[in-house]
Amino acid sequence: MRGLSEDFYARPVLEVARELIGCTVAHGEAAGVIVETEAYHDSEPASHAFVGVTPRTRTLFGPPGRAYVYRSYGIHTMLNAVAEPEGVGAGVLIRALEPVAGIELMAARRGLTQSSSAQPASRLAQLEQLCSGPGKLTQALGVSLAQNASSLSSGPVRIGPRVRGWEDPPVLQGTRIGISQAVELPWRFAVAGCRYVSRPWPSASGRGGAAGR
DNA sequence: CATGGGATTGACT
DNA sequence: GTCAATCCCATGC
Repeated sequence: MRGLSEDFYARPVLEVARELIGCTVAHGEAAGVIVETEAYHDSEPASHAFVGVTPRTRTLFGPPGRAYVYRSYGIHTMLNAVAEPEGVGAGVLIRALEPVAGIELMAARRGLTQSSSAQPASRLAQLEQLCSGPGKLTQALGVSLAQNASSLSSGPVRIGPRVRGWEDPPVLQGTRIGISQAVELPWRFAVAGCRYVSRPWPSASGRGGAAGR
């Protein structure tokens, strides 16, 4: 797959976070469409880059279009796309995917058994939860810390443009999840009503279309 | 060099 | 709803 160019990422991080919705992430034969993202920027305290350039945040301040990969809670691996021009510490956390290729491989990596005798409803539920979280999708894709700072245009992990059927997805915007600072910023994006997202939409503006996961 | 805190998940009450 | 797992790294002495 041809990856998005560096120029795509060299823009305001909120723009990049919104436009990454509907794009495809691939690692080897495993791939999925991005359905949920969050933006982080060095100007706000929830961002790792808030503390400035350190060995950890070097990637975030580096060239756009690279992968920023880090370990969270000692267990989970998180995948971000570095955004904004070099010198600005910004990135987009990929939070959920709709699986599209290499599904058996991804299920195996997640420790799930692909039983063909299971009821269709149960198999669908399993598919919806295969990549429904930032730690889950890196496990399913096989992304590791070794991919930190690698190019998302030409490296092992790639992000390609929106394909047919995803030209103009309905995108909702809300507050980010799992942080304790700058919780009020509406820097989370997700496909409206999508069942592959990490958490049901916090329907603050009424009971919108987003049903449970 | 010691310490503390997570951009989470899954198991359990 | 609660809670532990477990490691990287920023910070402070």
